[in-house]
Amino acid sequence: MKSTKRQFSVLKLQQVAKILKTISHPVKLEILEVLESNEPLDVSSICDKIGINCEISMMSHHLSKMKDNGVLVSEKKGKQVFYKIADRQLLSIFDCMEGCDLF
Amino acid sequence: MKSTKRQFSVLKLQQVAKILKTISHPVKLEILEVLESNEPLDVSSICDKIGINCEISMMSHHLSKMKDNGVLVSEKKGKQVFYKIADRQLLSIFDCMEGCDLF
DNA sequence: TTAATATATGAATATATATTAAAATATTCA
DNA sequence: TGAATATTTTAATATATATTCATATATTAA
Repeated sequence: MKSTKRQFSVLKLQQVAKILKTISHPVKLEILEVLESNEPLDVSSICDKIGINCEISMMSHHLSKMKDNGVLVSEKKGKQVFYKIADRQLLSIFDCMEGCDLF
Repeated sequence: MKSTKRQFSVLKLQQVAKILKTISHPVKLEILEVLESNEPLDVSSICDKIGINCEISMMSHHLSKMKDNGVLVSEKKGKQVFYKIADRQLLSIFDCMEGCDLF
């Protein structure tokens, strides 16, 4: 039996596209990966754990965008700002990509 | 028991980011959705089935990019070019997005 | 109040992407 | 061969994104 046809509305497709676009960047994916096993985490710590040379300002830009677009949430504690993943269900996208033969 | 930590290499993260970036657009997602239940399909038919006003030239641009980046494959038959999804496992990304509360 | 720390913001630049229109190519058919 | 059709390519433009640097803000501690 064939699975029933998907029917995302145009609005839904726009929303999905926006979320995917928001994370379609190596650093942003790595932020998710780091947070997956360490959240919540402050900006400097995220920067330290990222596997590339990381400027705090660049990290802040990435985090802001991910927060603005609903992928992350943050909470301020003293001088630090702690970020975590808004909906960990999003992480299943990694499983999805692991299963793909596109690489 | 905690699931073991993910460890994508920087290269893998770049590859995943590239695939995600390639489909992070409402029209491109809709192309996948249309092909999911109708592949292989020629360019004009895809254009017809897309829920927006679609210029054939725009569609060709989208399809070329998706093909160049490994998301679609194509086969020429006479005057027409038929496209299909390179790895249908990628479609599970829709399930993943359906399950998210980010919208 | 001042200094130190953590983070955010804004501006400048470079690069990538999307859209449209016009022209080019390839295939089939009369 | 020449017209009709399907698709691609190129160029032009507009818009979005990433990166870096300099500066600003907020919090804490001396």
